[in-house]
Amino acid sequence: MSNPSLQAVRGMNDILPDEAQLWLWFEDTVREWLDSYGYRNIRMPLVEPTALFKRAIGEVTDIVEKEMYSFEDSLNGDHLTLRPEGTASCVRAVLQHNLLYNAPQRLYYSGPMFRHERPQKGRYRQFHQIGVEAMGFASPDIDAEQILMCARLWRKLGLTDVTLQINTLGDAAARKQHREKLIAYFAQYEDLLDEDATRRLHSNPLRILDSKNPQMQELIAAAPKLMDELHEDAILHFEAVKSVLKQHGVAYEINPRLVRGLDYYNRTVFEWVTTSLGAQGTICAGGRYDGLIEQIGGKPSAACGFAMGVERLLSLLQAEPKVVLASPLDVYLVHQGELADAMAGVLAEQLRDAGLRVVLHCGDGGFKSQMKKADASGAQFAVIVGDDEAQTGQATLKPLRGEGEQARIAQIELAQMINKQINRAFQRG
RNA sequence: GUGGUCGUAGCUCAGCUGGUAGAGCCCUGGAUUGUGAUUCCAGUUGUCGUGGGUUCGAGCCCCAUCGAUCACCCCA
Repeated sequence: MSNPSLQAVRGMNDILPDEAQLWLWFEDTVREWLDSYGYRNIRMPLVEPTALFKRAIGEVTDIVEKEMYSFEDSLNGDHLTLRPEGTASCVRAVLQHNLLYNAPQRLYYSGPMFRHERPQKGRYRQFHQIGVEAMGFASPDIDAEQILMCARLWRKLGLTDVTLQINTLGDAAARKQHREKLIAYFAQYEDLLDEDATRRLHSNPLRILDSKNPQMQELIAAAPKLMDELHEDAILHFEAVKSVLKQHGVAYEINPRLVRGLDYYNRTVFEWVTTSLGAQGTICAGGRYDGLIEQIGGKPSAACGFAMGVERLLSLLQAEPKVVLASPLDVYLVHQGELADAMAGVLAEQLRDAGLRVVLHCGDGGFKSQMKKADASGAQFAVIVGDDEAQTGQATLKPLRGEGEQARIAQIELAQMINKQINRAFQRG
């Protein structure tokens, strides 16, 4: 590090070309998958009014209380925040432009999110999510569709160590009632609570149920159950989601303690979890947020969505060496000699006109070192133009992968010949 | 935000109870001055994360700081 003071901000990473190749492949795969379900792309700004997140995510959540990159615009005093998640922005955009005026919307977005957390594997201050939102849909078929489409993506990506957990949070009224009962219950046994539980009692009592402290288990087991507060229609909704999952053979585990850390969720919540990423095992999570649209100022409208953590998914992918990325290059053009040098640039353009991906050797270097670079480039072929070829309008075509001899070919036939051989290699698989 | 471990060449790492640094890979050149991936030969590469302190002397010990990593917390 030549200048240690000019480093990337902590928790914000450079994605270098070798890794970016995997990102591109992943993004292509995801786009195809979203297309196949009719979800359409939407792009929102990275910066939003701070009030948006306070209202959507909840004032007393960890995200809003201590993880947001918030600042005052020094030019006009606006209170702004780098988005910590995408749903709030997406809802804001949909309302601002009246997209729900006469049709529900299936939308997706992707990009960086920002949370000021202590970085560790699978948790960064700038991280990337792919968010999928269905707005204006009230019935349980859309919840099920979103879970099913996740399952398809995992198959497409070749991921195996991923399991589904689901739960229902009921409606806002039921949640509120449950929360109050929970606080009353735990408050009754205040002297039995450990430090964590005491701290959470009024801030996030649901989280007490997650405690791993063995001494708390008895108390937790007897705590009021959310299920007892649920209205019949919420139960039916959940049953409907489960029955579609069964119909499609998607295995799930009901986790009554599955609680999303954002206030806007209600009814169905789900989480896809892996055991191979240590503590950051959640690679995808979401659920229904029927109240949010109204809360942000729209007409009441039901919705359901989820988000995937791109970094987490990619580190899962890297753990399984199944992904073989195609060579990004067809031709490395080697040339030497005054006439050949002048000719090579023209030839490279001709090859590109024919749809080939070509790197023209630039700078010095003998044939030997140019050939080394050709090999290292990953190109399928080296095209060599020296004085001999230049004088006869020819070029030498040399396959760099697999079998095949080099041959001299007229330059005008070169592109066609290469395309033919690439197609043949492709057909062989 | 709390705690544990760790920072040595571009990468992966070695470096003994303190005596001013090494290997492999990579890269460059050569082994018939027009041919890569194998082999052989030669060569380059470092403010030992940063800043202080202890010492005759610090990569090694102490403090601080930055960063990485693991866990807690939280979450994608």
